[in-house]
Amino acid sequence: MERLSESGAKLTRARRAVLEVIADSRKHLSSTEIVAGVLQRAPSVGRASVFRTLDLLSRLAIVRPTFLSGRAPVYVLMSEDGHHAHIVCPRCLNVIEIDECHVSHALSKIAQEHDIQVAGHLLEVYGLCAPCR
Amino acid sequence: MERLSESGAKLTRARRAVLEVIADSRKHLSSTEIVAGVLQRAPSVGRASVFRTLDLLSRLAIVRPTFLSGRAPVYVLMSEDGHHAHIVCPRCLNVIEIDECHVSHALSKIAQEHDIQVAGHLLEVYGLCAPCR
DNA sequence: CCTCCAAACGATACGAGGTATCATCACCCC
DNA sequence: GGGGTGATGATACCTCGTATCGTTTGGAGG
Repeated sequence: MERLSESGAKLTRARRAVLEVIADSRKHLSSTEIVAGVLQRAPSVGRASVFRTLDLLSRLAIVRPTFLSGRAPVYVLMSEDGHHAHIVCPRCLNVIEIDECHVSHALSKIAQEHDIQVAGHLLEVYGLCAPCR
Repeated sequence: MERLSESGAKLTRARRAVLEVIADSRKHLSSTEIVAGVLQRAPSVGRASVFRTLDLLSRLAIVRPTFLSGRAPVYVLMSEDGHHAHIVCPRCLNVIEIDECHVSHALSKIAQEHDIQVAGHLLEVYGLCAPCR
C-alpha cells in the first residue's frame, strides 16, 4: 500500500481493493480469483482495472506471477525487500511459504560474479512434502 | 531427451521436435516461438501436440514456464538435476543464465527445516545489470 | 476548501494463447 | 498381421488478458 503510493501512482479504489484481496488471502490467487474477490469487496470495480493493477504491481515488483498449478498464473506477494521463497510439492501441489531462505550469501556471490545490483529474488523449491512420501 | 524416454513416455516426432527447438535456442522461448520453430523443423506437427508436449515436459520437470517479459510465459530448460537459475534485469529485460548459483547449502537447510525431499529449484534474481546502471 | 487535469476508471469489443474433441495413426507384444 | 494403447493432427472452442474510448477521480496547487 505504502509501496504503491510511494511510487507516485494514485491510490484509487480499484487498486486498494486488489491489494486488500491479495494481502488478505492465505494462499496465492489467480487473476480469476482476484477478479472475483474484488467484485465482492467493491462491485463497481471493472475487470480491466484489476488486470491493469496486477500489471502495475508486477512492474513495481510488489507482486510476481508464477505458475504453481492449473492453467493460469498465480500472484505471489513479494516481501518489503523484494524477496520471496516457497516450496511446491509436485504431488499434492501444496505451497509452503518460507520466511528464512538463507540465500543472502549466495546472492552476494552472484551479484559479485555477474556485476549485478540485486533488487530482489524469487526462490522456488520443488520437492515432496512429508505426507506425500 | 533421455529424461523423456526414461519416464516411460514415447519419443515421438512431435516431442523430438519440441525438445530440439528448446535445446537449440540460445534464449528462453515462448509457446508461440516454439510452435513456429517446430513448424520449420517438422511442418506436419500440429499446434496441439506442441502444447501437449510442453505440458508433459513441465510435469516431468524438464522444463518450467516463467514470466520474463511480454504476456506469454517462456519455457526454461531445467538442468539434469532439476535446477535452474538466472538473473533478470528489470530495465533491459535481458536474462543472464547462472551456472553456479551457490544455493545448495541454503537448500539443505530448507529441506531440514521443512522436512522436504528437495528435487529441484528455480532461482530468479532481479537486479540492474551493469550497462543499465 | 475549491479548481483543475493528468491519471485512472468502467464497460465492452476484440484477439491471442491454450484446450477439448475426435477420428486417425504408430507402435508393440504377441 | 491383428488388436489395443497412447499419441497425433485438424479444428472448433473458450478463457484470459488487452485495446479502446468516453467518463470519473485523486490529489497538488491555489
